[in-house]
Amino acid sequence: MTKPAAIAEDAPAALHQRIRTEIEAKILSGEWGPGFRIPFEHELTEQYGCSRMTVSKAISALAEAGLIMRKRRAGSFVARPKVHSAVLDIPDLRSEIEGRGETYAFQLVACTPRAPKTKSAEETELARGGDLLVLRGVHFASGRPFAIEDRLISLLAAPQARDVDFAAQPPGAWLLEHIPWTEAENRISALAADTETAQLLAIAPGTACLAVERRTWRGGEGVTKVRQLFPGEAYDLVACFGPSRG
Amino acid sequence: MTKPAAIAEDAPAALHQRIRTEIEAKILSGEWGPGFRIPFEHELTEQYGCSRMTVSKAISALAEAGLIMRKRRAGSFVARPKVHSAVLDIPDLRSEIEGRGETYAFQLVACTPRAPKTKSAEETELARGGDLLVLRGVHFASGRPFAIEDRLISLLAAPQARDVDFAAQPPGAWLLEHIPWTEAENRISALAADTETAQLLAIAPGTACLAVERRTWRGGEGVTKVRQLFPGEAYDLVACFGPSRG
DNA sequence: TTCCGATTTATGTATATACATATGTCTGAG
DNA sequence: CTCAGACATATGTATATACATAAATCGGAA
Repeated sequence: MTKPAAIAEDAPAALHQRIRTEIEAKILSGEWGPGFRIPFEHELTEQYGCSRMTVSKAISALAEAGLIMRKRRAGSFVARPKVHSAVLDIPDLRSEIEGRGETYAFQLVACTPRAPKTKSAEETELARGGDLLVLRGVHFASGRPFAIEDRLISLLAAPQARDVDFAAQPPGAWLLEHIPWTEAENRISALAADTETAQLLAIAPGTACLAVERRTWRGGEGVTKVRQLFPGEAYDLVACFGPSRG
Repeated sequence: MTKPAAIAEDAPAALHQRIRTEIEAKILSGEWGPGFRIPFEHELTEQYGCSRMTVSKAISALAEAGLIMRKRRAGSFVARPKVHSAVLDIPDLRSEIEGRGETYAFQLVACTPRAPKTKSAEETELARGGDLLVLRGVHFASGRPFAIEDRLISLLAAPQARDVDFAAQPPGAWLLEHIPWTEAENRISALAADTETAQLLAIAPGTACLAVERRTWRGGEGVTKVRQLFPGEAYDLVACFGPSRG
């Protein structure tokens, strides 16, 4: 009873922070896609009834966070998601491999849409009532199998995926291009290759493999879940951390 | 010839950015250690001969980046390195394990100072003319071996380490407390356990293990290199990424 | 002594203002 | 038509100012 409760539910007290949050929400929800020119400072100034310094502070913060690109005279634009701004990216395997001077190839093993298995909480959560696209493929580096990829794509989040030829373009690259993620979780573990895996990767059964399981979201809604298996000695994941920005 | 060359070598044009950089340098070099109270805004205002808004902008940026904690009335302080602010941390294993409700123990296997092997470029680079402290230990969760740790510590970067009892306090935790890192590189791979490893971890030889190799620096100078081996199925590394801050 | 409240002080937010700078756009000369 | 240069405009930086807010500190009452 000391004070009236906050007017809005979760409104940050500071105006510049509220502005920042609202713009961020528009970007993360996809409403303002990559390349979209966000309103000019003077427009936001009018909209929020505040000074330019305040909206500038909000937008500048988003720019530092990498969500927005600012250009004098032109305006401020939603940034195209730069994969490399994310730490530990495994960008897509193509550029990874070609960066080493090897040739890259992807072979699609299976690709079928289906309903999520009701038993799998993970699948039903990802599908959110829609269907899933279930994929399996093998990545090759200079002709040698390099990784197995098993992937689920939410057709609710990415309906266009149904009509894409993933034999021509690996799903990871396509997704990055069309449904960039905003949140991701990587889970890394080691396990021994079973017979089927070993056969696809052309290694001995029981060989130690690195398993990378990654789930991504866009504005809180699940987009895809992928599990990549690398023959142990063939691959190192490297992640570097440093202060603020380079 | 259009204009006189920039006065300073790499001075950012903007004053607030120069201030930010200079403070950042003091922190990263260790000159201003964790907990140090940086000068008040009005002092910096005087020092740089600029307005409070300008120094405030610089300090606020560092605060957002997590390098600094600000407290009203008290001042601004160099933040204690929050392990969890770093992505993919493997914080220290103790808190990791105790967080799961298991009991933690560390057993020191070996701990000797010695000169770097001249053959190993990695060791000589880390030592930078000084000696290295070479450690091996095993981490236990609820009495079961959980990870092997092989570590090198630069005694030039951490001379106090020579006199620490690492049987009482695992080196990772001690280092975090006393010589926090500012840059880090993680290298993750999978490999099969050899006989010695298998024995220490109480697993079958050939079991798939997760190997995490991490090197850390403080203001560009090498501090430590550690390699941790986890029995494959027993451990998952998890890393989450999202926009700006949570 | 202990505890509560007033005071002091550093940061937090916001405004109005000014000028600098980069860059689209438009215009006119050739 | 092409290109150079003038112009308009959105962002970038910085100042001076004002008031809000949290918290350390000091002073006095119990």
